[in-house]
Amino acid sequence: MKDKEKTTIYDISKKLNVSAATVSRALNNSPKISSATKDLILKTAKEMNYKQNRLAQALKSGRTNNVGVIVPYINRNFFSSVIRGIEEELTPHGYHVIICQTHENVENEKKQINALLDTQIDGIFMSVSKTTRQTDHLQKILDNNTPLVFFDRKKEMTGVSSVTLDDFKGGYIVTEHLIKQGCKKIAHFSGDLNLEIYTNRYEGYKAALKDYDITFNPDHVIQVSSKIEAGASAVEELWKLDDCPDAIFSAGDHNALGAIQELKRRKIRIPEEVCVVGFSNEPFTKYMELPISSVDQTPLVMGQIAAEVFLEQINGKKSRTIEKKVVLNPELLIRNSSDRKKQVQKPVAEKAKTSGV
Amino acid sequence: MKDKEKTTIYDISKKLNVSAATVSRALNNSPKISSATKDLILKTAKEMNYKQNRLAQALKSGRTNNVGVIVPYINRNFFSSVIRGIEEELTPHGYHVIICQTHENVENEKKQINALLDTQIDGIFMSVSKTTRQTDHLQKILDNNTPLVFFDRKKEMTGVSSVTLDDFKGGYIVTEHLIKQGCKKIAHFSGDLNLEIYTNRYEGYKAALKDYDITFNPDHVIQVSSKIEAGASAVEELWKLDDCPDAIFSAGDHNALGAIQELKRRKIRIPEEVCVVGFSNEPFTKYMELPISSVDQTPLVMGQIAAEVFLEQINGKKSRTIEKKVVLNPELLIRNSSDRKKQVQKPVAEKAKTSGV
DNA sequence: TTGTACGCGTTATCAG
DNA sequence: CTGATAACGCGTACAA
Repeated sequence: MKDKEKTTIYDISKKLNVSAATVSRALNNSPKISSATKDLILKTAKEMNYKQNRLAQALKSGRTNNVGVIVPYINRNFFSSVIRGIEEELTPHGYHVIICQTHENVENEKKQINALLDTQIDGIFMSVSKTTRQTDHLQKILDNNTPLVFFDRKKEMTGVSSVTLDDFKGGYIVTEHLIKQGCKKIAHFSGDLNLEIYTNRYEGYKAALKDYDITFNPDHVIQVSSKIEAGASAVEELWKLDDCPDAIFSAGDHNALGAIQELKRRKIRIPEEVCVVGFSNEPFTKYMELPISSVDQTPLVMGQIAAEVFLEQINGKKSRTIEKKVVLNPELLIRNSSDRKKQVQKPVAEKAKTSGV
Repeated sequence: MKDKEKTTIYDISKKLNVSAATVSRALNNSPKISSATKDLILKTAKEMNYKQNRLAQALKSGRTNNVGVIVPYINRNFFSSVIRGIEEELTPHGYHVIICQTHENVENEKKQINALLDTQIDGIFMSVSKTTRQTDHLQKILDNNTPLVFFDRKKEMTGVSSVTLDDFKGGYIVTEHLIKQGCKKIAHFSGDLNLEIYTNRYEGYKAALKDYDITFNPDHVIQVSSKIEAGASAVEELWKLDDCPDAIFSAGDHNALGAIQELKRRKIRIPEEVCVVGFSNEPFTKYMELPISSVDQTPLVMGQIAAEVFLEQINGKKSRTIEKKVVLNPELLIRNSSDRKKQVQKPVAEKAKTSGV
């Protein structure tokens, strides 16, 4: 049982008095081999419990069948779900997924990229960290001729495909929904504006206000970190103002939760006096006693599509510089925290649209 | 910039008129080389932008510096946190983490193991799936001379190390806590009893009852799936009984949540009439309006320690059959759902203890 | 201290 | 259809 010594194609070739090349051909389904010897070889290979040495193969072919995924943190529902999607899509194709975390630190990002390139992965999926501004280290990936696919958090780079959410639309539909609930003074909790996702949500918010002739009030926009406490403090700030908001659109669920906690403490009724909507559809939002409206980012689908884009890029005989931008549609899940009309909960969604370039 | 052709030690050797062996020695810090040539080689290596080919290296050494992690699902807070712990501990040592999911299906588990062994990983970390009963496929890992470390969900196998929670104690301290709240009819929602973790929690529960002279009532034990609805239905069942429970100890947080929802629907006051405690300390438990008491499993620490155990095993020159069992202590976090005395929230915890064998 | 030569396991090229 | 041989890039015993 314990065959410490692995059997190689040479072992098989010796036993059968054929050359190693013939064995290799049999194993690789080469057309230039008689089916008789082929069957024989395959049979004895199985008998001898032969396993291909993927390392030798990789050394020869230059392909490892490993891909890397770089995310800020793996134990966040959104990211782990995207990774799950990638894994499920790629495993059937023989790929393995190597994961790396950056802790939102661009220095770690550089290290992880170098480490991945060192180990010869066949591609990299990534969501950039908050502190990433320059793209030189990302360019290294391309210079190395390694396919790169951004998901969710991307940087503008020519020749790089990406799968993202239509965050502008996300911000727009949330704001529109709040307006239709009768809200006229809608505050916005924004995330780190270095990230496109947050500027886009912000822009969507402003666009909706404009479309519905509501004057934009800069005092009602606060940039917060993604902590619960940050949401609570933001409410404290806002309620010092002369005219308090009648709605809050937070770019993150944790802030929304913090805001709700603080509003409750102040005996402000939700959604009657103030409506609240978050973003990300974190699992907890629907478990709350007062379920929180939120925007679902379909992370599983995002991962699957990112994987598909990668596969297309790998298999395409065409130029490597093909660039595909897939934009997924956000789904607004209306729950009690913003539902003044007690509608039946239903997603405001559309099908995903893709736009090749 | 785009050097599609990677530079090898031969390129360096040619340029410097030395042998490739000398270059190799310089790069590997061999003692049998003059510091003059060594410095020269290192310098030009950097100039020529030389990168080691890890594949060739791996082929030669038989070590890939990749490890595999097999879990039921990656996008569950507990598992993704363990993986995060492993990743953070192993990255500084040059290892990469490859992740695989089984979807709680033993057939997938077999496939993933085979795939990992194929790619020559240096070790496997795993939490077995619910449907895993036989251990033949796990034995294959050992026969292949690959280190295996179980975490959380293990199987009894000689020669395999594991890092687990003291689930018996977890069950015990929860039950004891409920008794001290004045509860006398404590129900238990158990998980799949094929898994040790759930039988141990169950045993701990029974032991505490016994120690405090409370008669065990089998009608108060229900085996449920880990869904919210399952917790609600279990309450329905229990409240059909003549004597309803005055406490619920659920082996999972989602069931506990479902139970609470159903109890509220029935206008039963928590914790005054019924105390509820869950298990796992899922993030949502502390966000609820009525925060749910739960047992923390310190997943990050679990991952870190699993990684340490692996490193010890790899580096130990001693027998490979060393077997180390690390048992972590559970932390009961008392929150409002079971706190009749309004104590200040504090963990009932002790330091981790380890027991080598 | 340095160079030579070989092996890790596979695949691809070129003859036969 | 099959066999011999080189090559992928590196490390290392052995010889010099």
